[in-house]
Amino acid sequence: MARSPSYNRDAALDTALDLFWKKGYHATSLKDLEAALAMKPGSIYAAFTSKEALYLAALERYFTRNRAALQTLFSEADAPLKALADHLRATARSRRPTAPSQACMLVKTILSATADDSALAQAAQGYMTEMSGVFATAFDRARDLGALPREADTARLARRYQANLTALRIEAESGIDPQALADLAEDMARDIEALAQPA
Amino acid sequence: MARSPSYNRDAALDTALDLFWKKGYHATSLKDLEAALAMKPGSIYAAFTSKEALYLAALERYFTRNRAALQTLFSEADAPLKALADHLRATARSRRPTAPSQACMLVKTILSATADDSALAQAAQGYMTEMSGVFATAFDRARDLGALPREADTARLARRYQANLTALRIEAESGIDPQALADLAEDMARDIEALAQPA
DNA sequence: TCTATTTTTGAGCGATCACTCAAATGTGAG
DNA sequence: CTCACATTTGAGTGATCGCTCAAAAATAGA
Repeated sequence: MARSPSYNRDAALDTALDLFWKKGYHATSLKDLEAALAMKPGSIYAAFTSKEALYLAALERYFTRNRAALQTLFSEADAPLKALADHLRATARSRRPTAPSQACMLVKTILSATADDSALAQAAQGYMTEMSGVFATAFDRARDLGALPREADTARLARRYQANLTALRIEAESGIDPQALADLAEDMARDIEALAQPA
Repeated sequence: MARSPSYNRDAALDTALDLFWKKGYHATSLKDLEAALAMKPGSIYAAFTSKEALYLAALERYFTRNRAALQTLFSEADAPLKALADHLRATARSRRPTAPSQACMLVKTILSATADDSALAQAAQGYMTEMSGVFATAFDRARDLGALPREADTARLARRYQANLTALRIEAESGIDPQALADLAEDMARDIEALAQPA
């Protein structure tokens, strides 16, 4: 006894995510979203409350997806350190031209948020901390498997790893020479692998 | 035989730089600039042509100032590697609350530029490359002084250094725990110092 | 002082911003 | 088929966007 929504919420969020990731919060207008989502303003507001709320929903989606992918990648690996190192190499190699941006959307959000959008920055910071936890868990596994010393500070290693990954993706975004990018990733990856102690 | 400008161009550019650095290009409005520069729109346009041109002028100022500071820092150091390492430590320690942002304005520019502002991204990318050259020169000096092997790839070391510095400043911007930030910088700094070979 | 030249002023341009809401439309239960 | 109710529509809100320009004000040489 009522009309059902004609749009697919997940698909709409995916589309909004792509647009926000590519253009950023301030440079993305409602007109842009209307065109991309094929929805009129009234429908967008009925479904997502506000531009800010839509951004937050898209950001959460981005985070959830990335965390799941990395958790799988690291939890299924026999050698966590190798998996961490290879993820850096793969990041440098990918260069997906279809992706909205090479840079991390969380980082883009933090760097472009102003005092008026502090909610966006806070959300992104929280997600960054959670991602750091994922890396820490991978280092924990490496330690439990004997690849790292018992006293290894895995949270600290995780922050270093996250810093490397962040920087790598920024370099990828700024049009660096592919070989230089690969070299950079290789340097970072070797540092991770050099932590390993014989089993 | 003519009226002379009532504003100080350098001071106005400094003010615009602070505002743009803090809020970013898209979130800074002409109204904001009018208030900060204490200039009416007509004067701003007479002096700086457009919002985009003003941003470019401010960005060049940012770059020129930073390059000069780092060139001095590294060229006057007896031990370039130590100077490079200490600069990372100092960056983590500073945390200047008055600064518009902890993050690098060049990086913020690259990450927030859209297809419409590609001129801004291009300029920032060029400046990043030049900064990398400054770091490479410092590594060159270290090599010439015998602190690095003759065959050291100083350009590659410079890119790694720049990546570290970029990531460090982003972490600083995202409100990380000060001790964790210091630890991160220390890890990076130690890696630089570990490159040194006995003289 | 007069005048040529430059700078400053600020109202206001058309466009676009995020957003609203009353009316139109579609739909499933009865 | 009817109708209660959810969804969609899109013209339109006031505010703000980047920017213009004719007029007013200020200055330095004649």
